[in-house]
Amino acid sequence: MCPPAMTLSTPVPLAEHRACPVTDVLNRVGDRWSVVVIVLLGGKPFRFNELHRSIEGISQRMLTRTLRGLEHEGLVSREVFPTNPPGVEYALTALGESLLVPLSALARWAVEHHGELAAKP
Amino acid sequence: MCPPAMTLSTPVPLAEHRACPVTDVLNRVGDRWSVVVIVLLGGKPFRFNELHRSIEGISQRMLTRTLRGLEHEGLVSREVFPTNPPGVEYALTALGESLLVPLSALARWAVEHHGELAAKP
DNA sequence: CGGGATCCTGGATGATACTG
DNA sequence: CAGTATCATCCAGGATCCCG
Repeated sequence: MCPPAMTLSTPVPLAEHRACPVTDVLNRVGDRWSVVVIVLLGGKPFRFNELHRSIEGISQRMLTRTLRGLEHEGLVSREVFPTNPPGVEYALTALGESLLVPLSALARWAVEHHGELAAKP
Repeated sequence: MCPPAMTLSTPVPLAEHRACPVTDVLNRVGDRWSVVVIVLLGGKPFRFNELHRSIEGISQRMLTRTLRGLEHEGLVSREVFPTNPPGVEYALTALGESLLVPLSALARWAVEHHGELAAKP
């Protein structure tokens, strides 16, 4: 691989696999929570605690860190409303929305072939 | 989410996000080496050390573990040739090949939008 | 050649408590 | 409400040595 066609038949030097866009994207989004957050925000904007309640098992800390990461990468936007009490709304950026597409392809595969993967103990 | 359409607008109960196929697939393949191995094997079958040489930075241990994992999940096949010295050939299964497709979609996104992501220090 | 076994470390994550 | 700070934990992953 990698660019432009990781599809097949490329002998692959791989001198710097870390520089590979695919690996790069996976390193950013392949963590435990990012995809879940992106998918949720794909539906509608969320407030912080609203997200916190929607994602079972995530800690406040990790939600913060995940959002900060996605925000820093330009996938998620953060808007503060100086109301009382203050509210913060998170949403996908255009870039984030575009990522939703290939993610959906993967999701489709996951749903379709889920049963074919060996069961996990 | 998750099934069948994680695309958008789903309120998402998420009671068991671990059980979500998408999260599940990501947990299996979202590690540091699996995708690289899958993509390489997508081109042609590989011998162990051939893979080891092709993937810069991977340790023998992790290559072994990654292959074992993928094999156990049914994505990769392992065939031993009782030659001298013995040879072992790894290849994608049909399931593995099918995963290559959505992976390519993600790859395409990665290549296209790679520059738009905030640079990493 | 193709691994297995062991030891060890850093980074990712969780739990808990506190705050503007 | 939306975080920050701190401490504790866990495990992926690397290094190394050994073996059939």
